[in-house]
Amino acid sequence: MPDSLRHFKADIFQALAHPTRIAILELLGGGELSSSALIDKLGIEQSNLSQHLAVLRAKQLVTNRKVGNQVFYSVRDPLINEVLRLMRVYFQDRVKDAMG
Amino acid sequence: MPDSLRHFKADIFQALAHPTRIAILELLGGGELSSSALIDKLGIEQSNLSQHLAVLRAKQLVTNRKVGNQVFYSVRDPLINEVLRLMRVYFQDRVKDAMG
DNA sequence: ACAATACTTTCGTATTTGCTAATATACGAA
DNA sequence: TTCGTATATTAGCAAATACGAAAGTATTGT
Repeated sequence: MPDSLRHFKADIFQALAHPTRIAILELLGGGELSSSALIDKLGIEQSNLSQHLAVLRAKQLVTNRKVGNQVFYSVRDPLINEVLRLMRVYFQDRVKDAMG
Repeated sequence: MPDSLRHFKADIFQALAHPTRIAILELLGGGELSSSALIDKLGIEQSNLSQHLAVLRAKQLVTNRKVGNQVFYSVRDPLINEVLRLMRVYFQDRVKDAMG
């Protein structure tokens, strides 16, 4: 396994390593949404959302499409949602373990 | 999806978000290894490895077992290796895309 | 042209992370 | 108990991240 690939993976995980960005990707899992729709659902500052979207864009996890003066975001590769789904299963495993 | 769950996921992703820690988990995917074996394979400073292992321990991604004065590490839940495998597929998808 | 709306980027700052070097702890051998 | 090996922790510092506030860029409506 080349180091460059590990760097690539680490960068993706880094992009996923924030509750707000996870929330964004999960919301987009249901279909594309505009920035303003995301703001409404997440209840965070607009510039904050925009910064998180910039991180996701930089790592190519989302694509965006401009319509009028709105920007619609969507998840680029559904595999990312699969990763999030696996993580949910992982969480359930942990909870079960913790309960004995 | 409660915010606490997203925090939990984000913490796990944060732990995965480093090339060295990914390398550790991949190596441990083949079975348990001692710290010194990991140092040999990774070629990094001892204290550096120990710090990365501390991160993985803190997030419960690995378990350790002491034998004499050596410590053997292993991956706690194989689901983590599944996540890494998915990420490899994701990488292949990206490469294909980039090549058109 | 001007104002309003929808975003994005930049700035200042506080917090977190990662590394090396140094120190500490645990264990086995002599 | 003293020595050497294996591992963990701490300290100090540079770099990265995250947030709100402020400034910037498009685009639509009047």
